[in-house]
Amino acid sequence: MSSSRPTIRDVARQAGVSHQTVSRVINGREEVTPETRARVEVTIEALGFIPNAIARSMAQGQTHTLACIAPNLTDFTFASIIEGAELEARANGYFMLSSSAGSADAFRALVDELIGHRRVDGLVVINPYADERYRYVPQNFPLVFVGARSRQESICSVALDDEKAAYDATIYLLNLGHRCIAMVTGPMEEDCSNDRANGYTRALTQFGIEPDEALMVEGDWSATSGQDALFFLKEQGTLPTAIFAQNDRMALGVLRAARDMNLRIPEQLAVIGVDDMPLASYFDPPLTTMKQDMPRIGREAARMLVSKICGETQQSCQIRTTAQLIVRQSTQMGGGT
Amino acid sequence: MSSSRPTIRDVARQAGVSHQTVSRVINGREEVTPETRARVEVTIEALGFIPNAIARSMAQGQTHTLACIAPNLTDFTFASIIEGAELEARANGYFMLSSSAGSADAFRALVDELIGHRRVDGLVVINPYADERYRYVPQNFPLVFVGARSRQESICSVALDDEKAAYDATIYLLNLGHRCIAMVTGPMEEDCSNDRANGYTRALTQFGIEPDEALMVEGDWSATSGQDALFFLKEQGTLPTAIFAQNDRMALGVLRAARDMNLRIPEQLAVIGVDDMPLASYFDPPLTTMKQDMPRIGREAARMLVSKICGETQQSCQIRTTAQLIVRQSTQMGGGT
DNA sequence: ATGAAAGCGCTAACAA
DNA sequence: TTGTTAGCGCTTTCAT
Repeated sequence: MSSSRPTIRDVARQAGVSHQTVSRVINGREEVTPETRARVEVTIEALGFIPNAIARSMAQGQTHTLACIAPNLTDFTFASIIEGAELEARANGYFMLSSSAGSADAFRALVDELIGHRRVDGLVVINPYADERYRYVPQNFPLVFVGARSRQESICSVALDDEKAAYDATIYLLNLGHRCIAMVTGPMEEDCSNDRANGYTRALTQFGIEPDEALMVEGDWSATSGQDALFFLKEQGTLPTAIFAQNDRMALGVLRAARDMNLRIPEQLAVIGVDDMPLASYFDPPLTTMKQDMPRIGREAARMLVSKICGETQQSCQIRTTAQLIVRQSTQMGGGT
Repeated sequence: MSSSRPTIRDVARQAGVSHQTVSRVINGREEVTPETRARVEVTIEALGFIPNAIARSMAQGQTHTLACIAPNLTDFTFASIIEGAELEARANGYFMLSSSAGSADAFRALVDELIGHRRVDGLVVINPYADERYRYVPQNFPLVFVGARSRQESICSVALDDEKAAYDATIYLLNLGHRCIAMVTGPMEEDCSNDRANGYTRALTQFGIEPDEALMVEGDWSATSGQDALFFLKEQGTLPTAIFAQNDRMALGVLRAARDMNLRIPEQLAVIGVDDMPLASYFDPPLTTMKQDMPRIGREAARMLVSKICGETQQSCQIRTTAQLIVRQSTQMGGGT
């Protein structure tokens, strides 16, 4: 059939060698005479032969594909991690299937499909503790958690050092002279929120300040919840001089609420967030924040996963990245833009 | 080998039928006796058999996988489209490989890899005219362009009706009483920017206003370029009473510049954007915009691609979606939030 | 309705 | 170094 694409055997016939030799050539094996190799390569070129990845997967029992599952694909933190992971995967010869699973059930169905049918060699799970999804994680399968430190020793993970990021943010506010610092947290069932709360508390304590429950308000990561938090503090009569919001979106909500109550920022209220989301420098005023390196987290995760698949990696390892303070005008008049 | 996973033959042996019958059962063929089917199903359940997708792909010559390539995965417009496409693909029995290609060269390499090695059955290209990448698109292969109408009749596409969105935005400003309306465009080498410029011009003309070159400033979609545009208009001495920014990021830059020059919005300057990006309602003031339904665009693209693969679709079709006006306070004092 | 035989395109294991 | 023989796990074709 000259109509369909040439196979390894077509090349072999044309080059006057066995198909196995062709296989050796396309796999870059050393045990092929330079002359033979050259002849085969010329034929490959002439016929326009390109190996079929599926057939290769079939024979090797490896798909050279990874999957990355996140609660959604649009949140920029997830998207940045995915982009980093995808590039790293590709650099290592793997493709990446990125899927969103909005619920634990969707997650479970997806994992069953992916792993059960052997479509992928490894799995990256972003925000495994977003809900009960971590319970449905495959056993004895190459796996890496991202965005939350793993609660199980045996599962690899890559995540921000939340405690330290919060500690650094709070110390920064303390050094600025603030002594009444409130915090807007994420949902307290997430470890991440707790870790950040702990960092905040540790910093205060270190400065001899008793952490005050009245200054800690639970949010849900949304801008609206940040807005609500500041109104709540005001009504409660505990307006602080500074606020540590556990993410930038909530910090943005705080900025909005402050505007609504005519509080001048940073003079009357200093605000710091976490993430350094896109356009944070375009908020009014530009937002001081603890920047996370999401693409790097994604890259580390992909690299770790690949090395697990190749059997190079030890049982387990937990990577923690550090956030970097970006000073802008929401905390200091002369701050950067 | 009882250690590895059961195959179709293991099930066949156990159920006392041929492996072909098992194949028929798992493919839901009708030509199997209810009793036989039941027996096979019980065995499948008992053995925990799950068909291997790779082997199936191998035999059928179909991967049941699509690819989606965008300039990056983090821009929320791309991410939203991808999310929509991915969900729709999955609902149709396909998985989706999402990849970023930052340049035309990277794009070409990626396409060669994906199509050459037969890893996917179809391709979605987001923003094909971002650079020269559209030149490297595969021929005779299921393909859909997204985010820009196709310049070639033969290639399917799904995109916003840019001309109409811009027309509607401008008419809205005109109806508000504005007569001096500036526009910040995207890069003029993109069709999308041109289409939007045409819509703007058509609206003005309809109101008997001569479009003025001095009121049209070319940007690059970034907030910074929007900021620069307003400063440019001011220096040029052509400050308008309203601005139509071709996307929300540039509109945000305009808001920032207006703040810097102490222009009150919307009283002294009304601003409208396109997209309705996340948190647009949290800008200062909340941004009026022409909302695009990205997830829907993604879904339509995936659906179209699947039907092309299945051979159900005619030669070519171009879908155009419409934007929806979202009124907020950047154009009207009493506007929504 | 069911089964037997023959691949899909490649790699792995062994032989020469 | 090269070739031969078997699969990988499934579908397809053709008998029965």
